[in-house]
Amino acid sequence: MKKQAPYFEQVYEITRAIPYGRVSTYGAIADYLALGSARMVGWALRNALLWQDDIPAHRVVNRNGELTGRMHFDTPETMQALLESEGTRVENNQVVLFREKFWHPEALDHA
DNA sequence: GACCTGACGCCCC
DNA sequence: AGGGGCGCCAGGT
Repeated sequence: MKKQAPYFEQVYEITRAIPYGRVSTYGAIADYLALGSARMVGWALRNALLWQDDIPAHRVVNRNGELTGRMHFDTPETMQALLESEGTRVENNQVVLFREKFWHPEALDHA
């Protein structure tokens, strides 16, 4: 098992903090870290799937609430299945009531 | 140390 | 509504 790059670990930490039943976005995470870019968050999460199994990577979607990363799971339906198993409904490849489910990492500062 | 690659986001037709 | 261009920037070669 290879040692993870520091940047990846920071992304993992934020992702683990996403509450059950909520979702966040690539942009929000990149924003909060003030490091890297939205694009790199996705890259890091792909790594997370390969190396870690304790990261709720399915809770990260793009800014429209779309499951753009679903093809990186075991099967293209896995991401949606995981979300629905925790009460997050998905229709037409998009999180239903995305705006209400959205969680921004800055909530960590408040807490 | 240059070059390539990305689970994005934004702007422009 | 849909498609293309480009900035983004850490890590792996």
